[in-house]
Parts: sequence; C-alpha cells; structure tokens
Amino acid sequence: MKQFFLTTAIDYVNSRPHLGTAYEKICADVIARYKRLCGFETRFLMGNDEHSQNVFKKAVDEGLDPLAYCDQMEREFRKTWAHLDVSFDDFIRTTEPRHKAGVTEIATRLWDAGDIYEGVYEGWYCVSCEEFKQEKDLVNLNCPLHPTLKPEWIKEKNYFFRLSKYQQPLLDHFAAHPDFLQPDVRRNEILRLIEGGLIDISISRAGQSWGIPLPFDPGSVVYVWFDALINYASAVGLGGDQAMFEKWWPADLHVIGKDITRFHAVIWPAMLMAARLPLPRHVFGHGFMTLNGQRMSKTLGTIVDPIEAADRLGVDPLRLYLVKEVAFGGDGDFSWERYEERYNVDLANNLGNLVSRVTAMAHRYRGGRVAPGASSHDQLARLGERVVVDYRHAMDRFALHEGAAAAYRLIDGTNEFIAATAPWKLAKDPASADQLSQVLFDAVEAIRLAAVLLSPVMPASSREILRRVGASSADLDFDRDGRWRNDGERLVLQEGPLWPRKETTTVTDNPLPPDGPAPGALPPVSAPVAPTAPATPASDRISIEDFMKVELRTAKVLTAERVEKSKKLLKLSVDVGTEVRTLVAGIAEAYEPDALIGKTVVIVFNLKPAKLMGIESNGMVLAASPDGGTPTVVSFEAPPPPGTRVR
RNA sequence: GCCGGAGUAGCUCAGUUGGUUAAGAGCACGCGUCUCAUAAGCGCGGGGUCGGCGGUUCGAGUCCGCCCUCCGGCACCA
Repeated sequence: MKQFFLTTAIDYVNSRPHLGTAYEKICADVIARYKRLCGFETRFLMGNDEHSQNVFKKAVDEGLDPLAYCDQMEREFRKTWAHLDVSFDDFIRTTEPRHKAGVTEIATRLWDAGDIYEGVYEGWYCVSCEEFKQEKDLVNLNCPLHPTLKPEWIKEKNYFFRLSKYQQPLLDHFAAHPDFLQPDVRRNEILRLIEGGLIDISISRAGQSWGIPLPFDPGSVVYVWFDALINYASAVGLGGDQAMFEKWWPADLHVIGKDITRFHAVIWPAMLMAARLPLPRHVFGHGFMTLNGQRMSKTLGTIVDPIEAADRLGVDPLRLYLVKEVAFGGDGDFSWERYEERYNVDLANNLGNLVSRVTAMAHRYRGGRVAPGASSHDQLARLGERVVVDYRHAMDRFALHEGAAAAYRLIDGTNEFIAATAPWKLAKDPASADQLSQVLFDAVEAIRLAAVLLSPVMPASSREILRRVGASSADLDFDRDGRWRNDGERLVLQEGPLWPRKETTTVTDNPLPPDGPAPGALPPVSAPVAPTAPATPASDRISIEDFMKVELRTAKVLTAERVEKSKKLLKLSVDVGTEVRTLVAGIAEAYEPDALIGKTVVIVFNLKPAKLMGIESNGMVLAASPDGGTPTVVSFEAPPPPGTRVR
C-alpha cells in the first residue's frame, strides 16, 4: 500500500499556541487528509519540543517540576489541536524515552562515523538565549537581547558536528532533487547559504541536566535544536522499533515555518547523511500569518487565539479562510473583518445557500428523491471532471489554496448552472419533467463532488453536506468518490442553513489582549488598548540596590545629527549639567534631528562608553521601544534642569 | 550600506517554465434580472501605462540591466 509520512515542526512549550502555529498544523492536516483521501496509508506526526533551558527555567519559576510543566503544556496543545480538528496520528515529546533512543542512535552513528569531534568552546554564554555571544555584540558586557543579564565566560568541553564536510553533498542533493525544498524562494535562499560555505557546529552543552546525555560522554547533553530535529525519526522508531522505522522512514514531507528552513534543509539532511540514513523527500517552508498586516507579537498584543477565532464563526470557516485565502508558501494576513467577509461570501452566500436551494428544490419538486433523467446535458459533469484534474494537480504539489479554489469553481459553476437551467421554470411545464430530474440530479451530484474535494479542508462540514445530499461520508476514496457519477438515486435532506449569514458588525481590528477574553467574545470595540507588558515573575525582579546602580539623569539636547551611513542612529550632544557629552541613540527612524534640539531627555549617566559606527557614545537615551515599533523618548512637560537625578 | 521579499483595478490579491484561460478573481460600487435559496443567486458595467526607464525577442507582469518606493533581517538599536 502506498504510504505518506508527514510532520509539522514540534513546538516550544514556552507559550500557548497562537494562530500562526495553528496555521501550520491546519495546512499539514489538510495535506494529511488529502493523502488519506487518495488512499495513502498516512502517518501525521506532531509534537512538543521540551528540552529548552527556557522551559526548564519557566517551570522552576512557576514552582513546577519541568516534566510536570511540560505535561500541562501538552494538554494545552492537544486540546487546541483537537478543537481545530487536526488529525494527527502521533504526538511526540522530546522528553519521551523513544526520543531519547533516537537521539542516542543518531549521536552514536555520527560519532562512529567520525563526524563528531571534541573541542573546547570558550566564550560569553547567555543563559536566556542559550547561545554563545560574540564579544563585539555584547552591550557593556551584557547580552544584547537580555540587557539585564550578564553572560558568563564559559570554557567548556564541546562536541562539534562536521557540517562543513557536507557542503558539496548537500549541493548535489539539491541539484538531484529540485523539489526537495519548497517553495522556490526558500530553495534559492538556502542554496546561496550553502554555497557561501558551512562551518562546523556545536551540538552539545556541558554541565546541564535538562536534556539528553551524549552516549559517548554522559557529562554533556545534546544541544536543544539538534535534539529537536531528531524527533521526526525517533517518532517512527529510530533506535528502538526497527521494523517501524523501516516502514516509515524517510518522511515524505516536513511542513515547517520559513524561519527554520536552514535547520531542516541544511543541518538535518547533513545529519542524516552522516548517519547514513535516507533524507526526507520534501521540506516545505510556509509563510507567516500577520494580523492586519502586523507581525503577531505577544508584546504588541497582536496575537490571535485560534480557539477564539474558531469559536467565533466555526472551525471549518477558520480552516477554509487559512487555506483558501493564503497562498501556501507565502505570508498571509488575518483580520476579523476579512474573516467575516469570507464567511459570508464563501460559506453563507455560495456553498451554504447552494445546498439550501438545491435541497429545497429537490424536496419541493421530487419529494427529496433525486435520480438522473434520460436527457443528460453534461455541462456540469464536464466542469466537475475538469475541476477534479486541477484540484489533484494543485494538491499534489501542495498548492492548497489552488485546490480550494478549484473546488469553488465547481460551486460557482453550479450556481450558474441553476440560473441557466431555471429548474423552477421546468417545474411548471410537465413536458420538462425529465429534464428537471436531470438538472436536480446534476446539482446534487456537483454538491457531492465539491464536498468530497473540500473534505480535507472542512472535514466536519463536508460530512454534513454529504449527509444532506444522500451520500456516504464514510471512508471516502478519491478514485471512487472524487469523480462525477451519473447514477443512483439520492435521498436528499432539507434542513436549516449550514452557515447563517452574519450581518456585518462594526468589528474593530483591535487585537485581542494577550490573555484574551473568554472564547466567543467579540474583540474589544473600545479604543485601542495599550499593549500590556507580561508580568515579570517575582524571581526575575531586582533589588532597589541593583536599580540604584543605574544613574539616570536629565539632559538637554544641544545638537542632533544623523550618523553617516546609518539608518537608525542619531549623534547627539547633550548638556548633563556638569559637562557636555556626545552620545548615540538608535532613534533616527522616529525622530528628525531638529525636533530633538532643545528637548530634555533622560539618559543613563553611568553607562560605560561604547563605539557605534565609529562614534563613542557616553550614555544612553531612554525611550519606550516596542518590539518592531518606533521608539518614543522619555521627555517632560516641565523639564527640570539638566543633570537632575531620575529615580 | 549589505542581503532578502514585494510593487498588477478603490481594497485584498491570483497569475505553473515568455505566445488563445493576459490583462484576471473576490470584495466594494453602479445598472439589470430571476424567485428555487440564507435580502442569497445570475448577468452586464466602470475602473489598471501589470512601480519607472531601457534591453533581449517575431512576441515581456513573465527574462536581463539600471532606477524609485515599501517591508523584513543584519551592519547600528549602549
């Protein structure tokens, strides 16, 4: 039997799933369901990534055992996926024994192959980033991403994977398998990256407990992302169930976000080459969902809860929106208005209304029993066959949006067909009885076929439609059900609207706050809510002494000019009361230099000097800086004299 | 500045390797029409120099070069 093994990325359990993660799972689910429909024995894998120091820390902060915390998150994720009708066959957690077995197996193979070697890594290590930092990137010896954290100088035994050795083999593989990585944008990107040269990478951490020990040196654990990649293989028995592994490996498809393509299209294949294991057949890097064109960000409050979105109009309407309105592979935008618009147009007006009118006529004119007539006009049938071809072609190359569009061409065509044949007129003329039967049958059959095509996208709705048009929804099979069938009597049921039209409310585009309202609630209609910063856990707080180390003072801007060749930097000279200082501020995108002159701002007075674009900066201007937003400098309505201490 | 991505109708966007789905779809708007249906459906219409300028070609949203604009990342957010 033909088979298909696909995976999504496993998710970090630091935060709950949002619409972006849901998007990936839903798209993968559509592919999985399509493959099942086509008769593939399908294995659809998802899971959680738990061996992160951040997870460990977060659990400790919440006073939980890390595993208990992960258990809790697993329930959260599973609940979400179940709610969204994501039909995964297996769910792996990287803390499971089977995963440990897989990781151990890969590590051993790479070690035996001589592709792992021991080295010493020295450098500044930021615990929060779980990364070594270059000295030049440090901010006054602090991590640039975590300004309150001082990276530690770590000198540790470290194991490296000879990634460099696989530059040419990878290029060869890409050349031999042009569709290994899709879409093309990603492929080109990665090819350039590989051509630019690969360097060996560190794959272990010493002296940590949260992780999987290296088989050849239990004092070190496997670096979290190296560990994570292996889940795809360990989930099908690598290092454990050999028979299962042989059956399912290699994976046919990894569905991942575009941000992690290099892990999946460079490092992972190289690891498999080194382990002498076959490579996955396809990697697909999908795009990101934005909210009203803005990145989804927790701090901006631009996160959409997928369960909330599903509860608003329905799981299937959400799935259809995500699949049909976004070209799979590109970025997509979500907005509550557009979501409602698509619901009304695609579901209420078109498909839902079509089902209503056809089932109503079937009942009114034929008592609900519809069978082909003797006079066959095959215009709808031909459209159906053509649409099926387009649909398959699109779905087979993961063009999910085109697949959905193909199904909709049949739906639109059926509405047109009804207008053209006007069954209500035929019904008035007894001589047209046979023709009427055929028209009704054709319409019912078209709906049936469209429902089959849409079944991967809208599984529950598809079942309901099939039930109403007297067709079975059990064990759908594309070869049997995915074609025009001009035979058999259909017992049609006339019931209420599938998707009642929503009257357009004045839905605002305000994003939901991070911990949004109860499911079912409308988004806030009030004025935009200021993004609320996540509460800082008590353990991360600093003492007053710590704070007092930072000397904040007012300063009056005397001159301001753009830094040559810089996009973000302004060079300022400021009066700090006792002297005039030069400092550099990254606010050029938000402020014209002239607008700052004469303003009194707050600076960090006792900051060590740093060189930026060749200019020595003696202090730092305080500004509110949202992620991805423009900064606003702290200023005063009634400025105190320069040099006043701020505390 | 470097590296990516993108510029197609008022809005959101499709447009497989350059040539009969090339100038499209949906929404919005205007007009018309049907009455089976969820004030849904169907038809017609307005409106675009396919960012600009060159080039390759018998033929260019499509390929090449330069330029403009926007977005993202990095250099530079001390």
